[in-house]
Amino acid sequence: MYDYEYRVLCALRRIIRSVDIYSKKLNTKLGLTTPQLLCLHALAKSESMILTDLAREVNLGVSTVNGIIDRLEIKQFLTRSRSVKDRRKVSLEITSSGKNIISKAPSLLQDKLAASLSELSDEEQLVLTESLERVVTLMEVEKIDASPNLFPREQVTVNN
Amino acid sequence: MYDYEYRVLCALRRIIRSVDIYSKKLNTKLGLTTPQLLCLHALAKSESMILTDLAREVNLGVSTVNGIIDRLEIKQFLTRSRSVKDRRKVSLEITSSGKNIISKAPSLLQDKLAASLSELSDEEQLVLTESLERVVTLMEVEKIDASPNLFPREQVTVNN
DNA sequence: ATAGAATGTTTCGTGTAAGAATTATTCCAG
DNA sequence: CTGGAATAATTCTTACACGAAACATTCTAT
Repeated sequence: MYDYEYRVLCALRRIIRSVDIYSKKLNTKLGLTTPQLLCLHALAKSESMILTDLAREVNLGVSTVNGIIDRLEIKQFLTRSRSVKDRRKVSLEITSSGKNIISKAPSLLQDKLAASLSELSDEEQLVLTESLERVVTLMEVEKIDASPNLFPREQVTVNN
Repeated sequence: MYDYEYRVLCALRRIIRSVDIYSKKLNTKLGLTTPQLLCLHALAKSESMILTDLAREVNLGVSTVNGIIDRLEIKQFLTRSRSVKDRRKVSLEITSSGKNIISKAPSLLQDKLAASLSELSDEEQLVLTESLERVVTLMEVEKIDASPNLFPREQVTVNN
C-alpha cells in the first residue's frame, strides 16, 4: 500500500529529470530550451499575444514566462511592443526568424518517447495518456483547496 | 495519433509544475523543499553517505545535490566531514535535528495525491503506477542511447 | 471627478537543475 | 616510484520556476 506511493514519487522525479535533461540537450544543439520552444509555438499559433495569456497557455507562472520572453527577445525570435489602446499590456509577436527556428526544431517530446508512444497500440496509448492525466487532476486538487493550514498535524517553523 | 503526443506533453508539464509548487509550499511551511527532504530521508536510511552515492540515490546530478547539501548544512540538518581513509571523499551524516525534522514533515507526495491514490482500487493503483514507470523507461532510453547526433533530420546550429 | 480596486508587467530573492571546468586525492602501469 | 588515468568534490555559468513586491495604467463606484 505504501509501496505504490514510493514508486509513484520515484517515477515522477525521474520523469522531471528526463524532461529537464532533454531540454538542456535541446539547448546545446539548437540554442533553445523546451520552455522557450513551447512559448514560440504558442505565439506562432496566435500571431500576437499578451504575457498573461501566454503564461496560462503554457501552464507556467507569469514571472517565469517573463524571463523566458527576455531570452527569446535577445535572440530576436520575438518582439515586445506596448499596446496603444491599453498601455498596461505588452503584445508579443513571433518574428520570421522565430517561425523559422520552430520549423527546424525537433519534437518537444523526447524523440524516443514520441516514437515509442506511437508504436503502442491505440488502446495502450489511451491508457497511458489517461493515467498521466489522472495524475495531473489528482495533483492539482491541492491547488484549488484553499485551506489556510496545509499541515494540521503540527505547526513547524524553522527559521534560523 | 499526434493528439496523444500533445496530451502527454501537456500532462507532463503540469505534473512538473505541481511538484514544484508543492515543494515551494513545503518550503514556506517547513523550511525545507522536497529535494532537501528527499536527501535527508536518504541519509536517515544510511546514517553515513558519500555525495556521489546520494546523488544516485535521489536521481539527481552531483552538482545539484551539492547545492542542496550546502543549504542543509547551513540549517544544521547534516554534517560534512572529510574521510580519513580516502581524503577525496566527504561523508555526509544526518544530525539529530535532521532526524527530528523529517519525523515532523508531511508526505513527500502531495497529500491529496497520496490520499486519492490510496482510495483507488489496488488494480487501478497498479495500472497508474506502471503507466508512470513505463513513461520513465520510455524517456530514459534517450539517456542510454549514446548516438552522437540526436537530431538526424537536420543539423541546426544557432549561436549568435 | 477622483480614490481605490483591479489589471498587467517587471524586478527581486531563493531554490532547483545540469554540464563544464577546476582541484585534490588515489590508483595503477611500467 | 613516478606520471597519468580515474575518482570525488567543488565552483562557475546558464536557465527554469515561483511568489512577493513595486510599478504603471485602467476601471469603477461614489
